[in-house]
Amino acid sequence: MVTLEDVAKQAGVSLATASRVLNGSTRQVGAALRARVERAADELGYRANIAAQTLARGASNVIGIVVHDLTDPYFAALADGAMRAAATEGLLVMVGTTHRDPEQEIAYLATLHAQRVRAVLLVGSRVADARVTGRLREELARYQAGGGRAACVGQDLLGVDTVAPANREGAAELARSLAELGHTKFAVLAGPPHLVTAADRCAGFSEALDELGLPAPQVIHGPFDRDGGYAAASQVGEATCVFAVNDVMAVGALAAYRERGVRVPEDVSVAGFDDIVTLRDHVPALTTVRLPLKDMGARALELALNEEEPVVVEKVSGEVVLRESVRRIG
Amino acid sequence: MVTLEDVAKQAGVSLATASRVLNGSTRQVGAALRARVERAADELGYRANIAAQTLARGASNVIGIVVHDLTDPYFAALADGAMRAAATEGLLVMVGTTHRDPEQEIAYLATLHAQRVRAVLLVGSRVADARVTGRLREELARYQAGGGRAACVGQDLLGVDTVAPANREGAAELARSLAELGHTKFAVLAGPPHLVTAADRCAGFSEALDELGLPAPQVIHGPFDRDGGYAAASQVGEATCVFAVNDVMAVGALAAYRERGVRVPEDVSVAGFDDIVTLRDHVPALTTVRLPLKDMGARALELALNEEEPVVVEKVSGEVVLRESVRRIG
DNA sequence: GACCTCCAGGAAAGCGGTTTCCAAGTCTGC
DNA sequence: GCAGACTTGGAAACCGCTTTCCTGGAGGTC
Repeated sequence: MVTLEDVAKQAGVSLATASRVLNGSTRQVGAALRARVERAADELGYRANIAAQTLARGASNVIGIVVHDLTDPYFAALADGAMRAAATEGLLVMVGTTHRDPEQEIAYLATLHAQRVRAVLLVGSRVADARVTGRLREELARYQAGGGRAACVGQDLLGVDTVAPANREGAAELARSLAELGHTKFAVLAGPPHLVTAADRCAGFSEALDELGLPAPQVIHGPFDRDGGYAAASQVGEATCVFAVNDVMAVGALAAYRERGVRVPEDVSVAGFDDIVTLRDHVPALTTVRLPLKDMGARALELALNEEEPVVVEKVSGEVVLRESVRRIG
Repeated sequence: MVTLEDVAKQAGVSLATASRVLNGSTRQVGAALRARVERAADELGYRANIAAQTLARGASNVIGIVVHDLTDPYFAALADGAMRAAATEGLLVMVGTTHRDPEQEIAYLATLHAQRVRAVLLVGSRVADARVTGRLREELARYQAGGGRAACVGQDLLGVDTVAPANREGAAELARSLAELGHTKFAVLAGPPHLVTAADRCAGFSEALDELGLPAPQVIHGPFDRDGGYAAASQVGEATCVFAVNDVMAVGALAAYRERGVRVPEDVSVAGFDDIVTLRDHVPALTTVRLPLKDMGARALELALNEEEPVVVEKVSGEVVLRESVRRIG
């Protein structure tokens, strides 16, 4: 590979001058030499070795993002938001997927630390398992001790800057909206019991119902994905309205109903959470709680990069969007 | 940050020994020293500086993937496949998105080159603009000249190992299947005329119709995304069957029809291409040509990493999947 | 017991840049 | 015309790690 030394030699200047011309510096370089260096670099097809730059400068221009699954539009939207923000800052992005394995998350964080990335974004819901979370926190602490910056999208479990969707509040608001349409018998496709995001949404929904004096919903646990929603739907009893704790599960539930000839919303109303863009054209259109996912990703990056001392936890509230998958009854 | 020297000092050994213990080497280190080093590293929370390792070793364990848009499930699936494959090889992944700007693609490739990534995957359709493609090829050549490996998913435009979906053949097969159902009047929502993937699919479809002695389809150009399909649908004339050159466009077309009260498939049949997983629950279920996207991503990585001399172009054939969005007529 | 081979450990030379510190001009103002 | 203030260019130290080469001691052989 072509090195800076090759360029300097060809241009007949010192290493220092070549570096100053090509890789940005506060120092000025005379027009003549500057031109010579630039021409040499171009002729040779020189590309600075970023590993060397990172080493010499002691700072990298890479940030890391860790998500569970890129093919899940929820994470894709969040990652995209963060990546756009990174691009405007001239930062490169390293993406890791954990496929929901907490060990993978820790391993990836360690690797990003080793890469000396400028900042790390931990995206997605975490399980409330103190052992695993503890190890993650530990790894995070090491990283931060070395000057690394970190932020998190999800719950405030890690003691770092966090962009947290208002899951309880959003679910509660949704519950009130649905109750207003006359529903009284609810079921919640609640996802895994130990997943904080899922649990919060379920709790917020139930609490709101309770406050309204309505009976507690039937709570059905299961996986947090499309197939989880599909499977859980078949266990629903008497409910007239089903709340799936995310949109992807809701779509699974809708598929299950369709197969069984249950009409939505005539026979049962269905609502989700997140407002995934890719699902906007779903039939019937899904009632849901809209989260500004891209903004959240971008905001998380901003928080991570910012030098502020106190840890910031930013609540992002969702907006209930009523669409045809629910109907007024009674 | 903790450096290897800190560890060596604390363990009372030389730098060389510490390196051999912690970062893998062919050389043996005595059990006593080994233990001392490991303990020191652990106590200090040492993480090797990968930038330094990359520099010293002259080889990085990072690969780069360049896609157009992560929130497009097509690219997400491809990227996911490649990332899984990378993970099994112990490689880290750097993802860049171009948002369909060819300049961005070139810029990103340059950056990945500068990072000395082991391999680069260029994913997604390219425009057949000789000027832009030329500059991309040039950049690619520089990268390869320095020992970089590259592969491409899409068309064989760049002179590197390529995993190419059989767009013409798949579209032709789809055309024959649809003709068999009795359709004779077709329209193609053809996407941008200069986008090779779109053009190939459109051409394959048209040619097959021609071979069957059927009239040429109405060809409507527009953007390659959901809104492009939505807009193009309203320009369709007499056709009984509409082929959108990708699934996302097809979904846009379905939305347009739904809004206008046109029933699918009763009034018009609609087909897409790709078989996007997220869209499998769409109503009506979309007839399409299935592409094994994840496998293609993984395979591309494999090709990129392999040392084989001759450039490999691997055709991946799609499979027509008939679903309810088309119906038999006549 | 002398000689040779092996092997663990360390010193030091890179890897490809950045940046500090000097030296030598080049401009000012008088 | 000259002291002093800026500029510009280069030499060399340094970033953190790998790896080659060297040294001294252990183990084996005749």
